Amino acid sequence: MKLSTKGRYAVTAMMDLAIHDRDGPVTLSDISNCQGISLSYLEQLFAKLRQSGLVDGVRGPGGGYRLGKPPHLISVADIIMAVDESIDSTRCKGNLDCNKGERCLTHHLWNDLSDQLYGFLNEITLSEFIKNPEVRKISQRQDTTASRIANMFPARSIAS
Amino acid sequence: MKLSTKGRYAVTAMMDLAIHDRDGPVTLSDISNCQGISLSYLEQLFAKLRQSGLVDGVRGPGGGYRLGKPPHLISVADIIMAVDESIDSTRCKGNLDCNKGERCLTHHLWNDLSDQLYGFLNEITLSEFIKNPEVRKISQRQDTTASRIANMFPARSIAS
DNA sequence: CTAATACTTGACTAATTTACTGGGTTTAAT
DNA sequence: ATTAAACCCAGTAAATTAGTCAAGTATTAG
Repeated sequence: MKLSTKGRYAVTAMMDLAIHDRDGPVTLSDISNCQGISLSYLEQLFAKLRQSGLVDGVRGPGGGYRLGKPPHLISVADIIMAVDESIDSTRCKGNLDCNKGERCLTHHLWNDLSDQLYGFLNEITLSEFIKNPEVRKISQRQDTTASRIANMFPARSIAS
Repeated sequence: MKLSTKGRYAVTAMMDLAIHDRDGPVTLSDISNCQGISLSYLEQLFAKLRQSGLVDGVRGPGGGYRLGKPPHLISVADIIMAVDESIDSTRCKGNLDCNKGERCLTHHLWNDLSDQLYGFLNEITLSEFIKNPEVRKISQRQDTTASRIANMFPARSIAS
């Protein structure tokens, strides 16, 4: 999981698409004007979004981009993963001894944390940005942040 | 809120410190060996962590770094903010018209999302990585992910 | 059919950030 | 004194981000 301006551009652009989807395809120049980033850079980003099936390109006059799936199937995590190269999680991959292996547990802790972060962003979909009734539905889920954090730390994991 | 390898290095290093804090100061060369990154780069990161009061340096032989505050007061968000330069959230800051202003709401949506992400990471402190009983305490909080998401979308905000 | 529109592709470059190198100086324990 | 560590700093290599340019291809209004 990585998060940079690149990912932000992609997410806001997808929000834009989601909101204006029913008005027909959205052109990159519209988004370019709004977001204040160059058309060609957007083209690069949308090439990746298209490869991931998150958007469909519509060619010809009056064309542009549309969502590639229903908005409730597109999560913020999906978008970020599509454009941001993922982080190389660990360098010392078992080959270094790290104080008799005791210390490498920090890598696992990080991975758990990273998974939780992914889970958090994966729960938020574009549909949340269009229709409000949806939000209420999510509100009723049992899944709390706290229970997720608790899940990160099974009794065994940390000795000292 | 930005998230890169730099932030990950800092977080894992701080996890290490938190876990070994009672054993006395931890040297950067130990961490360097474990994380597999250069000593001098760690020095750069720790200079920032020190400026933010997250760690204290102990000089001389047998020295190293210790936590600058009790672990329950150091959140993952604190650590990331200390080392990662924050993201410039919006370029088109009110000066561009963006389709009669209608479209700029995506920026606000992003900011809300970003705030939620910060809130999520700010809830997780280093103490979670040391003692497990703490986790249970957090589990009892009322604050759910869902309620936070719901909070992002007040009834007024999205028209179409 | 023609022409305008708009996406597609790729190569190239500038700017920024990330990561590292290597030189030093202080400090304090032994 | 010696040594092991933090601290400081200037430079720089590598990677990523952001942007530019140019030559396409597909689509459709007219």
